[in-house]
Amino acid sequence: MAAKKTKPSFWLFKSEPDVFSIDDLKRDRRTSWEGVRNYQARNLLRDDMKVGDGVLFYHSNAKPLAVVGVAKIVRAGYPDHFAWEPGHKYFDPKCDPDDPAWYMVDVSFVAAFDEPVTRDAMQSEPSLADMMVLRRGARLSVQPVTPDEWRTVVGMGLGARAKGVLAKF
DNA sequence: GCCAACGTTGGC
DNA sequence: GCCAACGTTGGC
Repeated sequence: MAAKKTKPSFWLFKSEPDVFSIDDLKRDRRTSWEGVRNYQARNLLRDDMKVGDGVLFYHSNAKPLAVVGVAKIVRAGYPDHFAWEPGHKYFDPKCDPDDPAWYMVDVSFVAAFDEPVTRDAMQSEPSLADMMVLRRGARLSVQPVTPDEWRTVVGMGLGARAKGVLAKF
């Protein structure tokens, strides 16, 4: 008998589409998620995200504000080496390679929504009332999503295609 | 462009 | 260790 699969967790990653959009992820298929410089988010990246977890890809500072697709964690947390590359935009002079302060994960593309699930639509959906991204002042750039929220948003974004995508997790 | 909500910094 | 000042995020 195969080892029992541990249950996946689910996350929401914010990205400004001018910087890196779901289309960029679709093109690249896989990317590293470096540059997160917040300790709470760091702890999630370092301690809580595992291979196989699901990611809602959210466009922030955009029109429309929306979850635009789904990605998957394909490498768990590892040190964000850009923090100790002088000249890199994510260089952090206080960072010691022997005691890494910042972490990153790798994600791969799973699906783009045909119709983005807009912030407005999520705000109108009662079952998403507690979703962190909808809360005022929720600035965390990577944040946890409950399994129910995950299923709801993926269902809203993919319709008939949702079942097949949900089955990947 | 505005500004509320945070997180960080640094003087004391 | 407090807290004011400052910088950033990100919705509106």
